[in-house]
Amino acid sequence: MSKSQLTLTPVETAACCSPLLREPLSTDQAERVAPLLKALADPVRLRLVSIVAASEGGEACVCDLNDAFDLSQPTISHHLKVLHDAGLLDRTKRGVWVYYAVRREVLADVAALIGGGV
Amino acid sequence: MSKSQLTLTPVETAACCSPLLREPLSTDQAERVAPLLKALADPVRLRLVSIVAASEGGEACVCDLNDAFDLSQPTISHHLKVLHDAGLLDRTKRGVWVYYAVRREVLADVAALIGGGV
DNA sequence: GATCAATATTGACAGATGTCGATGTCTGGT
DNA sequence: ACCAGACATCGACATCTGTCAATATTGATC
Repeated sequence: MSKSQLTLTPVETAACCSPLLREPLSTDQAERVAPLLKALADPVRLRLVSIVAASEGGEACVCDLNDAFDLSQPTISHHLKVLHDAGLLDRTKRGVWVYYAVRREVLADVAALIGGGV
Repeated sequence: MSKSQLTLTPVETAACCSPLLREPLSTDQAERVAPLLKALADPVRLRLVSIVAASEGGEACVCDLNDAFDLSQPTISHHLKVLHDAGLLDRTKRGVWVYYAVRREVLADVAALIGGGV
C-alpha cells in the first residue's frame, strides 16, 4: 500500500477545489484525516519532516536528527514513531542506522485536501 | 491584517515546491505553523471548517453548526473559538446570531507550505 | 561471545485538551 | 422592565501528549 490513506475518490482528487472547502466532510473522513494533521501539528515534528525532506537523498538517519535538536534521544525517537505510525515517514534500517524518508504523496494529499485549489 | 500569519517570504511563496519539503524549517517558522495545524487536527474542527465553507454564502451561524453534531453547545463553541483564535475562521455577529466564515487564504497558505507543488 | 554504539521501549510526570453542566452576557421582542 | 433565546465563559474531570531518565534491543567489531 504505497498510496495515501486518505482514499479520496477520483472525483475528489480531480476537482478544482479542496474537498474540505467544497462539501461537508463526513465523520469518517474527518476521523481519517485528523490523525495525519495531528502528527504534523507539532513544531518538533514539522522540523523533523522538513529536515528529512531536505536531506541528501531525501532521507536522514536518526543520529543526524538527534543533533538538530536540543531534546533527548528518546524524545526524538518518539516523534519519529508518531510520524511513522501516521504514515508520513518511511523507515529503513541499514546496519546500525535507521533512515527516515518523507512520504511526499501523503503530504501532498493532505495539502490537497486542506487547501487544494482554493 | 487580512493576510495569513505564516509570513512566507516571496521566495518561499514563489518557489515550485513547498518550503516544508525544500529546506529545513526554522524553529520560529515551525512554531508559527504548528498552532494552525493543531487547530485543524481534530475531527470535529475539520468538519466544522468544511461545513462552514460549504454553507450558503460561505458562512454559517452557530445554531446550524450545533445541530450538525452530537455535542453540547459549549463544546462546539469551544471548537469554534479554537479555530477563530488560530485565525482560520472569521467571526461576525448579526443580531442574536454569530456567523463564522473560513479564511481561505490562511488554509491555502497552510496547504502550500505542507505540500506545495510536490 | 563480550563490548560498544545506535535506536527503541518503558515508566513516570507535568501540562495540555476535549467534554460536559452550570452560569453569565448579550439582543430582540413583549 | 422583563423575558427568552443565542452564544460564550467557567469549573471540573478524564484522557492524551511531550518530555525525560533508565533500560532493553539490535548489529558491528574485536
